[in-house]
Amino acid sequence: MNDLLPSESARWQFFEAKVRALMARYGFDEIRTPIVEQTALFARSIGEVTDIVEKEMYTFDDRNGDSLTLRPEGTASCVRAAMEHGLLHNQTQRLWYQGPMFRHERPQKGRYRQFHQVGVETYGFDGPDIDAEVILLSARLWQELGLSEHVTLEINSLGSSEARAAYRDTLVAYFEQHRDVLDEDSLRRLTTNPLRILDSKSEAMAKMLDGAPRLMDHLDDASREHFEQLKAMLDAAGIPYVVNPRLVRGLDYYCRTVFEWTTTALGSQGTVCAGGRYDGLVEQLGGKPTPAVGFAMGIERLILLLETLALIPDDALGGCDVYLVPMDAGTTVSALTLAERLRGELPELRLQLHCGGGSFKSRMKKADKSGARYALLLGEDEQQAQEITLKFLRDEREQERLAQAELGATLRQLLATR
RNA sequence: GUGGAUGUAGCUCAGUGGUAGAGCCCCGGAUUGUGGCUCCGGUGGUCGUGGGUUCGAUCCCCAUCAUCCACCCCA
Repeated sequence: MNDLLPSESARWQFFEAKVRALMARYGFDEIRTPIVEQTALFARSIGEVTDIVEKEMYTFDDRNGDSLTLRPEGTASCVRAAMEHGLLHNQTQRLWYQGPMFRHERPQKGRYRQFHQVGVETYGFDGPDIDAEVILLSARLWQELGLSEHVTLEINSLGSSEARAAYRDTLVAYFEQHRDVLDEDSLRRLTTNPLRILDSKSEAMAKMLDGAPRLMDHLDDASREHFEQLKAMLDAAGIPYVVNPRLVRGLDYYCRTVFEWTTTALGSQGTVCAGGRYDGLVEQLGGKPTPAVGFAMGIERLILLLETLALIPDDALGGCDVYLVPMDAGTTVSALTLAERLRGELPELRLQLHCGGGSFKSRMKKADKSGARYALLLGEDEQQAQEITLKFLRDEREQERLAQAELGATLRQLLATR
């Protein structure tokens, strides 16, 4: 688990602000659910035999003996909340969420036990238009962040839940026949995620895999048509993609459209955003059949990517505009009241008042370190004359003495021209 | 869950079986009221934690925790 220190949190705020604005532009409303839920919710939705449920959940008994779990992902909670509060009753929803998720895995770069996701979930839309809509939303986010050139969209269709289940059975039967060829990983996946065996890089298994039944041949007609329409929409929108028949999501509830945005800039943690349809999940959790599509992106990975590519502008990284220095103890009080007056007058001004004493030299050092563009110096002379010294810390420009009464107007002008 | 590496000052890292070092940062001074550059001085360490071996362990051994990298999995 990681602490997020001030230098980092500025980057997060930059990212979060982009996301928040984008969601509003696409008509998505935020939902906030608890980070802890009944364990059964995740077991039933994600799948009993997935890695997440089998060995990665933070699960504990509460005082009543109920089994609770820190959420490993956001979709299940979102469905639960939407059902519980009637949001799915004869209506559609476009929701987004943001927050911490928990999985007990071995941490490494881009993978943490507490990590954060931004997710989008939609309910009640059956057609490929909403699939395209959420993919376009994510594509626009990359564009806004300057990431478009660094991520690739992969898409696939798993078919309807029924078709997918039937294909899975066919595939398992095929693999059972070739059990002697399967390596250790694949034998394990036979029960956990047989579709993923197709993705194996093992050369020994390559020939056997070539002969395996293909998912595309087992798609139901409706899913095939849905997928074709989605591709046409992405084409029309000018979004490049790669159809990856081996793209299989690890969570059981996915069906039909699945997609993934990946990057090669983050080592082995290349997936930066992933999602798809989960039309059967609401019903599975006790609601009425409701089509659904969503995705989640990993904030840590995206910020890591932004940092790696130096895509976070300096002026997004906090700091202040003005550093106000009382030159000695005798001017502290009037500096304090002056600071308050300016903050009241100029709400957009980021002004830091020097606190904590120290020599004048160290006060100036701190003014410099603060990143402020301007320093205001208040000494005995200035105080007596009701004036202030304005020093330009970043420009080749002589410092000026001006009346305190004019200060608000002067600073307003400086902020506007910056 | 598997394999490997690393834990020494706030940070980046040297180092030795015998009382612990550098650079950066921070503080003070050179410069009575002017930051950045330079020079001088100073503060700062349960040597990850717990055991063991030893007269003596930061160093050797064992365990444990954390982090990093890869596998696996995934965001």
